[in-house]
Amino acid sequence: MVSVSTTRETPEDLRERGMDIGIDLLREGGLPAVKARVVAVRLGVSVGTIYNLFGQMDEFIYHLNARALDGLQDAAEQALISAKDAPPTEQMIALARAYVEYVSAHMDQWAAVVSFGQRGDINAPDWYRQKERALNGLVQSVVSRLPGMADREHVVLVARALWGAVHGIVTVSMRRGASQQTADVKRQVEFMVRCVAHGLESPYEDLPPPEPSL
Amino acid sequence: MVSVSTTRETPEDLRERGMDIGIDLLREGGLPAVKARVVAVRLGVSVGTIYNLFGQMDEFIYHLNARALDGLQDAAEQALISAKDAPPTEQMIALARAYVEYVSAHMDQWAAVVSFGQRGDINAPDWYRQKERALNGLVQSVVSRLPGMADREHVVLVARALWGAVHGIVTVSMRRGASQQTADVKRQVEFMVRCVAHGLESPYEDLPPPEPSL
DNA sequence: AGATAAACATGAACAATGTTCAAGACATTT
DNA sequence: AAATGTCTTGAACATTGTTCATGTTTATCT
Repeated sequence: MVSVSTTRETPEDLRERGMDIGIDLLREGGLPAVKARVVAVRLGVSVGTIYNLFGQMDEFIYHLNARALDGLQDAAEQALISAKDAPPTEQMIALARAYVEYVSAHMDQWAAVVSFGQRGDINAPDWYRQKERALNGLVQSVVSRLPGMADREHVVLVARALWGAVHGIVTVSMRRGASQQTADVKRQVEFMVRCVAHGLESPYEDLPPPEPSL
Repeated sequence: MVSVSTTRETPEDLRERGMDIGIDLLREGGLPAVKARVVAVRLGVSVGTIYNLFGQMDEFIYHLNARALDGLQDAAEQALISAKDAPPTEQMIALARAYVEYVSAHMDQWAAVVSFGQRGDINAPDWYRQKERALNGLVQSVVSRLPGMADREHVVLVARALWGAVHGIVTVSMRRGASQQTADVKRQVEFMVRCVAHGLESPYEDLPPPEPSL
């Protein structure tokens, strides 16, 4: 070819640009738009190279999703730093708010994260699970400061419930497409978190906190 | 051929058996296992016939998912009938419990419902949306009896939040595969619902119920 | 009964997509 | 310059959704 002695782009740079392209594709058409050949063309490279760079397509997607997880992790940590002197409940709310804001601002990416997490056919690689656990840990660290958190089991269960609830509210509202609904969602999430926090700090006789069954 | 004058199976029966097969496939390998050719073979019929019977494959999946929605609707209605004399909060909890039980007992089918609902690329047919709305309506009818439900807007928002939260807790816990966790999940869900119900009936100054933003 | 029409079934063929791999191009070292 | 290892290429394969011209069955009419 021509190739005027311009040193070939390093695989690392290719990977980086490839992932940028992947994110673009997610934005343009969601998960089904992320195709090996399309990424190859946009990257100015052949199909095979995509597989050299990323292995299976699944792995490529996991790399894209990892970016979303990283972004959320950053946003969450920032929120916690800003709220580090607030009472635990407010920290929890700051965390939830960060979640809603981040997801609203990156809906397409988050939809991919959720969709792929849902697929039972392929299991996530360990380095990816690790990132999920990091997020989970962040939630647990806040939950552990809430009132009435006796042992670690409680923390795990309450963290899972809160995370699930926030996640669910956001997911359900996301299917309505509207992005200016963010305010509504934030209000719903905040309300729910406050309710649960309040329920934890004043355990009525008819309101037993969830205990592990075994 | 042989075909000893045994009248050909009617399309309706074929459709019915086809859907049974589809559900089997969901159980065996989730959504990716539901393939036109596999259904055709098991149905003792050619590929083309599948398309005669069900149109696009998407539609076939929606029919399968509709069965799950119908089942959940039935279970929910049953639960509400059994709890029709209980206070609203208990009705809400009965509803949530029915959700958890049904989903736990039909995880593979429910995973398909969730996955497909998540896909933004194809939108559900109207008759399917209708079923979703029916379920939503059931939730709203219970929520509307909770304390502090001023106008319809409130009901819609609170219903969405509660449904989302329950859905989220179940979804997040479902990825852990374990089915004997059902007890834990039920406890978490019940706790959350009680917290929210309690938060609604005693609105503190720092606990404003979610109001529509516009 | 025989002819005609409507409904249905068939399966070969097409298109899109993930994936592989033998052959070649490039860079670096000797 | 030769050798060697690394990366790229693109043709080819496998799978799967989808279509459609053709044949077969069933129902209807005369």
